[in-house]
Amino acid sequence: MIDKHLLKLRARDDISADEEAAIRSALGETIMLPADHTFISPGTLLEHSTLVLDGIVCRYKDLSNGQRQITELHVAGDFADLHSFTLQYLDHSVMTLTPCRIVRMPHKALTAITEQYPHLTRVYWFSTNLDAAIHREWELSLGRRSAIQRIAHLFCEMQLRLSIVGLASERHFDLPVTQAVLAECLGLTPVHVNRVLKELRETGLLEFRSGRVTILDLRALRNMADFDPTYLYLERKRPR
Amino acid sequence: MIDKHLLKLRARDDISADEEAAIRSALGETIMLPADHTFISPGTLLEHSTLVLDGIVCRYKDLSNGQRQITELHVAGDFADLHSFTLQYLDHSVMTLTPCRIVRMPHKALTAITEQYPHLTRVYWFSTNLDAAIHREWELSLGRRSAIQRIAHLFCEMQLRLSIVGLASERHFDLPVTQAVLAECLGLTPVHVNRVLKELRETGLLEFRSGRVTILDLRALRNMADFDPTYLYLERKRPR
DNA sequence: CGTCGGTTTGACTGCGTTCAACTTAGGTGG
DNA sequence: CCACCTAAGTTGAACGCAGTCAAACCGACG
Repeated sequence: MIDKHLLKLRARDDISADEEAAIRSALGETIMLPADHTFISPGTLLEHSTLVLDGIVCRYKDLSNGQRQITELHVAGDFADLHSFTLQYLDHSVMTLTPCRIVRMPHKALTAITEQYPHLTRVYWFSTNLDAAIHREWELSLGRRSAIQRIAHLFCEMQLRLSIVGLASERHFDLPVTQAVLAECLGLTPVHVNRVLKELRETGLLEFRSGRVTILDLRALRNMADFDPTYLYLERKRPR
Repeated sequence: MIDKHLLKLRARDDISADEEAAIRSALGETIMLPADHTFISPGTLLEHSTLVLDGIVCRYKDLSNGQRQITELHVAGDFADLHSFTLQYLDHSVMTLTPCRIVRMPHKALTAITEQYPHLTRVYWFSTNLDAAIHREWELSLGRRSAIQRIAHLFCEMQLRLSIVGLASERHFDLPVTQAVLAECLGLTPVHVNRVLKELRETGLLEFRSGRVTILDLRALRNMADFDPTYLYLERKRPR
C-alpha cells in the first residue's frame, strides 16, 4: 500500500525495518478523494499530513484577481503536506487533479517519531527539503526559462519522479491533467501551452495527448530544457 | 551576537533557555566574508550550516546559457543553508551580496540536537519549511505577478522580514543590492527593473536609491502587490 | 580628471497574451 | 443510435509587456 512511498524514501536513504514499521503504524485509514477537490485551504489548522497513494495532487496559490499558480505537483508516494507538521497551517491550498487514494498520518504520530526515531525524523525533514528544492527549480523555470523550455523541463521532472515509483518508463508515462493545469504550473496561458505542445510534437521531441506522455527523444528533451536532475537528490554522495 | 537569529525564531515559537544554550554551544567561530563571494557551490558535500549575522546573502541557480535566478534572499538572523543538514549537498549556490558576518553550525552539532532536543529540532525543521514557503510565494510572483507587482511584493517581503530582526521601520530599510540583483530575484532584466522603479517613484509608492528603500505608502504598496503575509508564518494560531 | 560600475533613457523587437471562433472527444438522455 | 451538451483542445489575428540593443549619464574613487 505504501510501497511507492518506501520506494521514494529508499531512493535517497536507507530505511530500516523498524523505521518502516514505525511509518506503517503511524498511518490512519485509506481515503478516496474525487478529482478537482481542494482538501486543504490556507490558514486551516491541520492535525495530520496526507500521503498520496494514487493519483495526482497539487499545491497552489491564488492571486486576488483569480489567477492561480501551481507550486508543485505530487504523485504516488509523495506527502502532499508533510510540512504542515511543523507549520501547523499552510500558506497555500492543496487539491486533487485526478481521483486519488490517500492515507493520513496524524501529527501526534509524527511527534512521536521525532522523539523516538531521530534518523527517520531526518528522512522526513529531508523530504520537505526535497519539496523546497523542487520549488527552487520551478522558480528557475518561471524566472528564466522560455515557454518551450519550461514545458520540456516539467515533463523531464515528472518522467524522473514517476520512474522512481515505477510509474514511468523512458518513453511513456501518464500525466492525466489538462493543458490548463500545465499552464498553471508553468506561468503560461492555456493557449500558449497548446501552441508549444504542438511545436514539441512537430519537432519530434514529445507527444502529450489525453493525459498520456510519449517521449520521443529524452536526450534532446533534457538538453532543450537544460534539465539537471541534481535537484531531485537521487545521488547518494556517501553511504550513511 | 545571535540575537537576531533568536528574534526570528521567537517570532514563530517559544525557545527555552536550555534550547538557546544548546544553539549557542553548537556554533563555531565568527567569519567575515567579502561581498560577491560564492561560498557554497552545487554538489559540494557540506559539514556545517551557515548562520548570517550581518549582511545580505542569496541562494541562486544558474542556467547553462549564463542566466541566473536568485531563489531567496537571506538577512541577518537567517540560516542560509540549514537544509544542507539533511540534504548533505545543495542543488544551488549561495553567495554574499554585501560583506557579511557569518557563523557556522557543524552538522554533527545539529545531529546531536535532533537526538536531544525534539522541540528545537521541530523549530529548525519549521525554519527550512519557512524557506520553502518563501520559495512558493516567489513562484507565485514569477509565474503570475506583473513586473511592478513583483517588485512591490519583494519590497513588502523584505520590509516585514527585516522588521522582525529590528532592521526595518514602516518607512525605511537598507537593502544594499544593485538593480541587477533585483532583476535576478524577479525574473526581469535590469533595464526593466529600472523603468519600474521609476514608475513606483513617480506614483509615490516607494523610492529605492543606493541601497536604501523609502516606503512612501505601505498600504498602497501592499495592495498593489497583493501582499498577504500569511506565508511568513508570523501568526501563532495556538500557543504551544 | 579619467575610470568603472551602476543607473537611466530611447527606439525597436518579439514572446507570450488576449480575444474570439471553431473543432474534437466524451458523456447523457430522448 | 443519434442529437445534444460540455469541457478540452486548436487555430488565427492583433496587442502589449518586457526584452534587447545601444548610448548617455552619474557618482565614487583612484
